Amino acid sequence: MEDRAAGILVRLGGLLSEPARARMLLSLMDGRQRPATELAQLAGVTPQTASEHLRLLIDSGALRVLPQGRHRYYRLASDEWAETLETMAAMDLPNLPRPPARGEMPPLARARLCYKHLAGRLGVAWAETLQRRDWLHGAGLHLSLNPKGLAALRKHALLGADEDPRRLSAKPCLDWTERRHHLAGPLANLLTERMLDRRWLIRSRQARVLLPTVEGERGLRRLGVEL
Amino acid sequence: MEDRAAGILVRLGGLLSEPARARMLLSLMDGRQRPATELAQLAGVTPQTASEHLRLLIDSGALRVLPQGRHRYYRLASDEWAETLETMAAMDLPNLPRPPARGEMPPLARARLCYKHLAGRLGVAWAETLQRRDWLHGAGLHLSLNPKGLAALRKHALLGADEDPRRLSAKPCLDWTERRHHLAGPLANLLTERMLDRRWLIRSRQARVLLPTVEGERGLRRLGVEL
DNA sequence: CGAACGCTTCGGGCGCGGGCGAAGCGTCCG
DNA sequence: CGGACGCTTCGCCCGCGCCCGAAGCGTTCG
Repeated sequence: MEDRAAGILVRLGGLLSEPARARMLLSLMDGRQRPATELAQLAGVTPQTASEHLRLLIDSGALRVLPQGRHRYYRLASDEWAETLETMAAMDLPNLPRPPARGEMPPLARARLCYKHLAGRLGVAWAETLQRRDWLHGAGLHLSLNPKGLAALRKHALLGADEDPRRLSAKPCLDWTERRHHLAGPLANLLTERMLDRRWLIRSRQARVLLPTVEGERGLRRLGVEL
Repeated sequence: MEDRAAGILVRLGGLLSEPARARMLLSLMDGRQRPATELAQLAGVTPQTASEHLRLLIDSGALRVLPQGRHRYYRLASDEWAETLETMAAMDLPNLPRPPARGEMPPLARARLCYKHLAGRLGVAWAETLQRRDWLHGAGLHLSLNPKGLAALRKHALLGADEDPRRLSAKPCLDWTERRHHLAGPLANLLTERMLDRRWLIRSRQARVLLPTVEGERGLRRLGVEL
């Protein structure tokens, strides 16, 4: 039983202990899919080497692959992987390059995608707004939208009138840069998708990074999100 | 910025990718402290080798050491490490020895310590009871006891009249065996300590494992915990 | 005070795993 | 149909890190 736990830690650790693999996984944390060559370049290794790493990641269940013509597109396998990676990255180990990088906050820390949901300072602020305004049901672990929250989000057109996301669950996910929780799970994914659809947020060219539009800032402020 | 994240993943992964180190860390997940030789034997390596591993774990901030006479006692450095390890162990990787071990549930999965708080099936049931009976304040991420919960736990003598644990925070921690959340944080630590003090639970000889006493089962049932 | 003990440091052996060049395989395009 | 392209497989090299024997250091105890 504990042997099983040790086995998991060893295998999971082995995957991440290689810089090339860690970089590949992180670059896929925006939920996008990328061809093998791009991942190779991004990881700083030749395509042959990358191919080996990718095979290992597939075998371990971390990635899924979608062959399409002469390309093979790789993506993260699940929300679960994204959340575990975020949680691990939130550890603060001694003797690392720079603690928080004082001064101007890098875009990645402002707002980003954690797989399919919102993270970074904005993600944390968003989660705390939902909580503060008492729009969530279920103290603690299995969260969902209560009627009050449902009405509020519909009013601001983040949700359609026909859907009932009280059924969609959310759960806490430790934010890597803020070291506080934001929201993950189907509900968080849906709301993030809506914000992108409505162009409250747009994807930066830089992987994972999200940029709020003027309209988005206005909308979020109206919902009570403080930036 | 993302380099920093990659660095954390690589170093953290490197620590855990070695079976001896993973076993040492897991054996310390009960919050106890153990001398180097015991950890060596437990990890299946000689004392020299263990010493090297322990130095690395100290340097990485995972362990703290307490020299005492000719012994050096090692223990986990923080709650944060325990929670991250539990979260990682909750990943289900393909091709592992046995998925859940069907049939009789091993004691470790029934009730155990996750560092200083209650985990396992009982830990999850306990967390869900507090939630279901609406004894927690703060939907979601930063939890604490509300007046109702405070009164209930005082009535059952899990809390003294003089202390006000509304100030103590709790947060969700992913349970390795149940793959659902139990409660971590100062509040959870305090309540777990009380249960041990009052001999609702006793420590098994086996590391981490907790056993409910007859009195404990009665008390928990009175509080609404379903087993 | 000397021997046993607990633990660490040093030195050297060795295997595993990451690295790339070369080659192989399927796909797309002129 | 042939060549360019995207990717993987094969073969080999090489270095990092795990391992233990031997030795060193501080503590405890008779």
